[in-house]
Amino acid sequence: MRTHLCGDIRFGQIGETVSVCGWVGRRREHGEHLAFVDLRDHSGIVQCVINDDVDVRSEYVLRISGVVRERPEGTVNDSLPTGSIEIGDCEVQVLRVATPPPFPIDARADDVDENIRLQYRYLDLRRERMQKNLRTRSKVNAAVRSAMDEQGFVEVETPMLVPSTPEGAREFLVPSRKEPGSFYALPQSPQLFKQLLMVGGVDRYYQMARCLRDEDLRADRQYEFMQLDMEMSFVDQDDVLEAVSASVLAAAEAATGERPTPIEQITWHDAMDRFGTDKPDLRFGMELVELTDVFGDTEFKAFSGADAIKGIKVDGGAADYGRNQLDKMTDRAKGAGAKGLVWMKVTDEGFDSPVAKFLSDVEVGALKSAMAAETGDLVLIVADEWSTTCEVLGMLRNDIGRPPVHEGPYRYVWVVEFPLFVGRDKETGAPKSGHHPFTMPHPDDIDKFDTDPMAVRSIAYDLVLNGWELGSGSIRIHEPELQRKVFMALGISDEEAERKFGFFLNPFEYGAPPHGGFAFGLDRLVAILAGEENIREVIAYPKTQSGQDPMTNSPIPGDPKSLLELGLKVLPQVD
RNA sequence: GGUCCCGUGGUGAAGUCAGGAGUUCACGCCGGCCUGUCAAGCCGGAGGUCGCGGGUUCAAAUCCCGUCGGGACCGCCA
Repeated sequence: MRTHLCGDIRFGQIGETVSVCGWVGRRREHGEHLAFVDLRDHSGIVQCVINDDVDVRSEYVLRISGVVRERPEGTVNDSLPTGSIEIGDCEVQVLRVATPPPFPIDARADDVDENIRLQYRYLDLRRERMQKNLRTRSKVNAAVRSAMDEQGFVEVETPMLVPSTPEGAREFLVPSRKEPGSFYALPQSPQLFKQLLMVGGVDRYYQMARCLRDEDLRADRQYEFMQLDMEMSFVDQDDVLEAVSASVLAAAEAATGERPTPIEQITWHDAMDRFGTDKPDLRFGMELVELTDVFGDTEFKAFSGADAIKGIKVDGGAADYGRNQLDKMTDRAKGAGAKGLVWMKVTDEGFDSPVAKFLSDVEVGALKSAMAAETGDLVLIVADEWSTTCEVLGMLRNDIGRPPVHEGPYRYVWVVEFPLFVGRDKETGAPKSGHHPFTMPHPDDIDKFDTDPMAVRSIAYDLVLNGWELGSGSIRIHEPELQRKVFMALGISDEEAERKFGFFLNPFEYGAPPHGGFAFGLDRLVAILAGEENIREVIAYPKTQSGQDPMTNSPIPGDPKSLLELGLKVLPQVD
């Protein structure tokens, strides 16, 4: 039907008779005998000069045959790749007339209500931005597959209908018709299947796995999302990081055309200490400064006796933040668990701050020098438990300094040595797993299990890109003794372990190799590489924050006949 | 479950704080003119349940209450 794509025609085709197909973008009519039509396909647009009187309107689908020619002097359009040529002597074939679209099929639709864009997603997808995003995603997928294949990984598909598991994210349930009252779950990840593949001798597994979690949606979260899921046998942490790095960097290069720098590493403790988060955005500084010693003997009640005192400095921020904003910042700090937030504006004399009068001259001097603060800077200080101090300042650091997603370099970082346990169960008081209960404890910390369980590190690691958590993984426990020890610390009895995880752990008895793995979110990676703040922009048919699809109107009420067949009865809504 | 922002012809916005006739701007759409435009230009026209419901008022897009929808965030996401 066509000989060329619209956006591909260049000077080299001058004189050739070509046929192109696409949609009518903008048209400029000058009466019956001259009209310019921008014909658009996924590759771009090309100007067609039409001298006949044909009725051609927005988004009509056309096949145009004509001769490529140089544009007359003075009519070249430098803003188009095809701007120095045009197609003349056009024969126009209308393949399909079209109703005017509800919004312009160009960059102006970026401002259109997202609900409308999703309702007419097929029109939204015609736009250059969405075409680019879909193609970036495709390239990333292809690069990841190829990188995994080159490293000897075997792509294995795991089931979508799986048993419900007690731990982790809320699952989507699928009723069984053959066994009314019984349900499958949709997988929140292929975790157990991939570990059993290791028992099965696959050695190196990967999958572009669709994962489903029935948790509330966010800019970086959808009910269904894609992970590069992988698992390796007979490896240590470095082997896994190397394999994942190769894949991620290949994907990044495929998407951006630039080879990223090698991925750096930071321990979880350092990440918290310096950036106040386990997913630090390394594109900007504003690191947390240790101030505990500065106020070691302070008379100021809010500081004295605090477990950890830290501060961040906003260069030249004194003038940018008024009382109102500082109050809001304080509220946010309190909302995040801090007892309060101390702000200090640096002046020539000292500090302008509600608490300045409580500080001695020595403290003021030491603070200034520790923060390297200069006149006009804003200093924010939190004094609290170490983790609260770090987390609150980390949040403020992001609020204040974090650049938009499309800005700055790509800063990949491995966060390693995550704690094995995070927080405690509200009811039982037992520690909770940071990653999952099958994560290998750090060998140097085994002796702390009884004395200081919360200090036990694990062989678990996250991959972070510009402040987004791309994914996480761990070396798994493959020995029963160690697994029992971890279950004990988690307050899980042998009976409970057998009941909850027996189907998963019993196969290990037949010879589980040492193994470990990783999974990273492809949607997030693609979004960042495409410069999008929101993963919905890199998903062809995403759902809204309330889990609806405005195009198909799903979810829809169950058909009574189907419900009957499945043995289901819908109860009235209870408030 | 919670906090905040948004909802006005097909699209985007202004009007809302401080109530006074569905008012305005841009794009799009329809018709006319136009042989070198490129967000073409000029002339004319059509198009609205101001998300929905209730309340206050002589009078509500505007104030109040509720509700629905969208978005950002917190909780949640082993």
